[in-house]
Amino acid sequence: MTRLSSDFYQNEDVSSVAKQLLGKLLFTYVDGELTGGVITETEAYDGVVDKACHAFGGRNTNRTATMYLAGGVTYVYLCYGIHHLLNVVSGKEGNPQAVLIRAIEPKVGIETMLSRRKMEKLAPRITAGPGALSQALGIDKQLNAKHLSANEIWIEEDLDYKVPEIVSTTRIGVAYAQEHALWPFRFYIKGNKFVSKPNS
DNA sequence: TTCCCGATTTACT
DNA sequence: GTAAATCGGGAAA
Repeated sequence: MTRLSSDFYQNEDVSSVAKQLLGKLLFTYVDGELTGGVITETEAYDGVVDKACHAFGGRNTNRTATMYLAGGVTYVYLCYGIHHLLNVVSGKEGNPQAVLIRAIEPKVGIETMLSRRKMEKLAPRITAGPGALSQALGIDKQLNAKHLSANEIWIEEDLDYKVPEIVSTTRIGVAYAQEHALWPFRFYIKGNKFVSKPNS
């Protein structure tokens, strides 16, 4: 298995990184359970110039400091007081870009994911959506600012990798970002069932 | 310290 | 389709 190199993450074209992450394998090893799957949906957050990004305008606080690290670490934060959202920090140190992982297609540890999601049967909603995905993989703030080469969370090249057909569209839940909400920074694998909102 | 609100999900009407 | 859940970050005072 080949984990992605630090060079991959330090590309400063964040939408390119977001697209290239589609089809890669994301794994976590939490509470002694290995879980993982194929990344099917991502969104790019383009640092200080992006109104939808937490670091817009150079905002640098306890929470957002993680995004200023060199690419290749996680940025996990709590949203709506309930859901943990997983991002992959990208770009060079000091440039707060990140890619939100919005959905995966489960491959490994499906029983564990079903149990964590309190589901009996596999269905797309198990990991289609950033909050759902984090719950299935056991991701919470404990996994913030972890290197993606760590033994708790990492991303690999897929052995059966095929270049996916990619759909680009607007991001979800960022209406407050005004005109930047129109940027085509959301990407997903066309036709995949494990995508949070195929139409939009 | 106060107040407002969110990169969502789920359960209802 | 609409609303509730739920808490910590960020801005203002």
